[in-house]
Amino acid sequence: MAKLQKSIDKRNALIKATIELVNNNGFHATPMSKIAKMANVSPATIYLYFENKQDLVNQTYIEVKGEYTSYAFKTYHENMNVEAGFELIWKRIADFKLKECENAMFLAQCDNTPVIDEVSRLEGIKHLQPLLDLWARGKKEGIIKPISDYLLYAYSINPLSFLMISQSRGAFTLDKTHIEEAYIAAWSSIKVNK
Amino acid sequence: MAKLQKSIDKRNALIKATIELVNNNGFHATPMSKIAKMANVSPATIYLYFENKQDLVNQTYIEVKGEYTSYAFKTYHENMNVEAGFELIWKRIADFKLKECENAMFLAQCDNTPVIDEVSRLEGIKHLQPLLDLWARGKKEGIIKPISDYLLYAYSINPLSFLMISQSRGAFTLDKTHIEEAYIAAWSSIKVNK
DNA sequence: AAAAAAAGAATGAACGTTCATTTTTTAAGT
DNA sequence: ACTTAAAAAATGAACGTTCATTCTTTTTTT
Repeated sequence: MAKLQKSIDKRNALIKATIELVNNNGFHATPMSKIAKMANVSPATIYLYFENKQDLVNQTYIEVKGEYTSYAFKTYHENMNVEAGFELIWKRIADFKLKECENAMFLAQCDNTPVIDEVSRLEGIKHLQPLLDLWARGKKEGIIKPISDYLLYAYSINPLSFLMISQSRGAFTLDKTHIEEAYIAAWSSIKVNK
Repeated sequence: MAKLQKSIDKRNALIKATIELVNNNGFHATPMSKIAKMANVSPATIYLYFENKQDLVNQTYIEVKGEYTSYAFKTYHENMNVEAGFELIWKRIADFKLKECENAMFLAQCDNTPVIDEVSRLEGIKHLQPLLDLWARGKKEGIIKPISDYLLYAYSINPLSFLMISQSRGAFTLDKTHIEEAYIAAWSSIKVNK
């Protein structure tokens, strides 16, 4: 138990270091030696926990993506009505991107570049199912536009990534008001106009 | 003249190779030797045209960004009304992302990762001014929501990048219908609801 | 004392960049 | 037009460094 516990700590430290360094420098400009140093571990030790560098970043991605989606759907129930459910999920996602900025930035970088295995990417997408189900319900009820989920995602969810990246560059600040305005924009882009 | 012409050809070949290789592998996984090979040039020759690898990618970015914005605003005139002007610019941008997919993918990758100098990035943003001016006019006329340009961009323009990336992964196909639906979503997210 | 975990040093490959040399271009003199 | 020599452009090989990964030894745990 103690052994296992210690191992998990090291693993977590490695994943945390990977996120921070990849965020600041990108995957390929992040040497294993630096990851090891930041995690207070020998480079060789990394290979006790991960197969190689690619495996380290894949596993980090899957882990962070899991945290992201479980945070997003934590307070959602399938019996909520469509509009309320969407608002809830949307605001949880926005919350995550503000509070867990490091994690969210890491995901954004992985989702926009060819650093992640296609397999790991698909693994990460799976967990979005509740949102897709909600949209399906919304379409059936005539509340949400009958268009591709990719379009719905592109207009209602993805913009948050852009805003987060802009914020992290210091270009502008996402405050409460902006979040509210963003939500209205998101909803009005996917709802059916009566 | 002949000399200069030849030089420009080589430079163009290098920039083209950079775009293609960076698209497929990312900046740091693209060795200068491969760029040289693809451009049918010796590695050493690259350094006659560019200071170093960073300079090569910065200049490529600025060049492609220039092509992008000049395409976007080609048919736009400042005396158009706001809604028509926006639709025109939006559709030109969509067009560019479909037809000049390689170029657009390159920009998307640069805009979402820390591979580009901050200076070069700012240089690239400058050219978007006509769109910002149009939005300012739209806000004054009460046609466009009085919210931050970052929000307007995030909801009306940026989603196209996401859709393009999805398409390039083979996840889905952006056809004429999708483009029309996307335009409606874009416009409804930023227009003032009467 | 055996087994597991961790460490640091070592290894070999790959990379960005430069160097010494060759090839091509330019242009002046005949 | 032709020759030729200087200048410019281009090259392939080489250099020094960095990096991912492995090997051998040491430390810790059982």
